[in-house]
Amino acid sequence: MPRPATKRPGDDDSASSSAEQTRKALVIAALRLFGTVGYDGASTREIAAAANANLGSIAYHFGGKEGLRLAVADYIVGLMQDLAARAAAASPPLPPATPEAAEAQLSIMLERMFGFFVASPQAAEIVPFVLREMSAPTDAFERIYAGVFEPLHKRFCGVWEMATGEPADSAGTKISVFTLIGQVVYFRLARQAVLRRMGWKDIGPAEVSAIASIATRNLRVAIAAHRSDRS
Amino acid sequence: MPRPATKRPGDDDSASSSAEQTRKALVIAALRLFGTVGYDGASTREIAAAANANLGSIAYHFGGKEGLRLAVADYIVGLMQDLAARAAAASPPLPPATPEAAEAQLSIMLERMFGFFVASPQAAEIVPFVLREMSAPTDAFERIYAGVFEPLHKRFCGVWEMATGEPADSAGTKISVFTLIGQVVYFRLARQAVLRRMGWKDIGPAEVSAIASIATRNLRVAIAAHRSDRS
DNA sequence: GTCTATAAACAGATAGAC
DNA sequence: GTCTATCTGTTTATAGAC
Repeated sequence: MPRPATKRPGDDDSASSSAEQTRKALVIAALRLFGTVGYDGASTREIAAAANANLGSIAYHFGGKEGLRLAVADYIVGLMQDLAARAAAASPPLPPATPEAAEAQLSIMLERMFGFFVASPQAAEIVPFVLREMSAPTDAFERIYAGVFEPLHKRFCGVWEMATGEPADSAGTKISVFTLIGQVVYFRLARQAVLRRMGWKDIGPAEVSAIASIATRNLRVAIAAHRSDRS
Repeated sequence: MPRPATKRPGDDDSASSSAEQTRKALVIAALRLFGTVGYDGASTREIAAAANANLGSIAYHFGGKEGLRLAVADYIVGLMQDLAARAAAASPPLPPATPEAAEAQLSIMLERMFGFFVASPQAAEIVPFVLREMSAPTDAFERIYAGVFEPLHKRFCGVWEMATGEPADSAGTKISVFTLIGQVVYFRLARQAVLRRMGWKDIGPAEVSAIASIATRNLRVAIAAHRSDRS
């Protein structure tokens, strides 16, 4: 009997059954291939081979290729939520009290986003997958939007309000946060163009740092401008 | 005998031969389908049907599906160059003399980019196509990079230098321009998420105007910050 | 649960009539 | 140049042995 539906990613690394290992390997291999060559570009045979699993196991565990897509979406949601929880544990969990503290926290959040979305190899698979799902909204997109996108955006908006005084649910705040996130994601998506134009061989820590310092500077002056508008 | 390779888009609308019409219809249909469902997701049969053409005509005119991909890339390059030429004809062709004029021109360029990339239906096909080509650099990407991406980016960098005094070929300038372009492109790519989060039904002129006003304001303060750094 | 074999549909490319 | 028919390989899904 095929398994229900949802499964958290990093729960049982050691004591997992062989079936769970197979299942997880398939999801990870699928994410990698979906991210690089796209859903249609990846065949179930390639995925099974990359996961060192059998072709039939996809049908068994996920019902078919479409079920695998949903499992990948759930995997991404779990992954990002783990990441968010770890980030929350590292920095002050409660909303910062002063605008200055909020501004500093926004900078940190922005830098972390660059670190993950641009530098992390995982993001090279996740970001293209998510954005492809977005262009033709499927059930997979619904889950990612509700599980990752909206919470992240809302969190940014909340800190933005603390920093600028602009209400978190105002159109202006939401748009400002979109421009913030858009910058970051773009450096992942247009990576090839960036590399060539910058004359870089790779976007490593040094390059990310150069990018992030400019972005955080822009963020700082943008906050100042928004803040002065309301004083 | 199959045709050479390159063909400009809007050259001969009236006096074009039937063959040219077929060829153009195929390219346009292919762009639409490649943009929406991806290269692998679009079958040659679908493309031919959408173009009201025959399946065999793809092989005849382009040698195969891969040739059609290149033709689409060339079509995009021609389209964007036409657009750039028209924009250049409308505004002062020569570099602006004062920093203030340069700043104003940057704002106009940014607004035009929002108008095209976010509001234009054509961009809904072009942007996803280009970004997909970018993730696995093919010959199609080479042509688009050289024909569209680099010229556009260089032009922005040149005006940026006029506005801020920061050298056009400096890393900082290039990165700043990337953040500028990235914002714009993101609103196209993440359109579904933006719509839902904003509670919008569509991103029309009013919404684009709201977005652009925030982006240009951010641009203005960013320029001011860069400029003061150098004084 | 895992694996193999196979079915049924579909892909892109091609040959040849018109 | 256009169009039809067909070839060849590949796709996903499935049935059934182990």
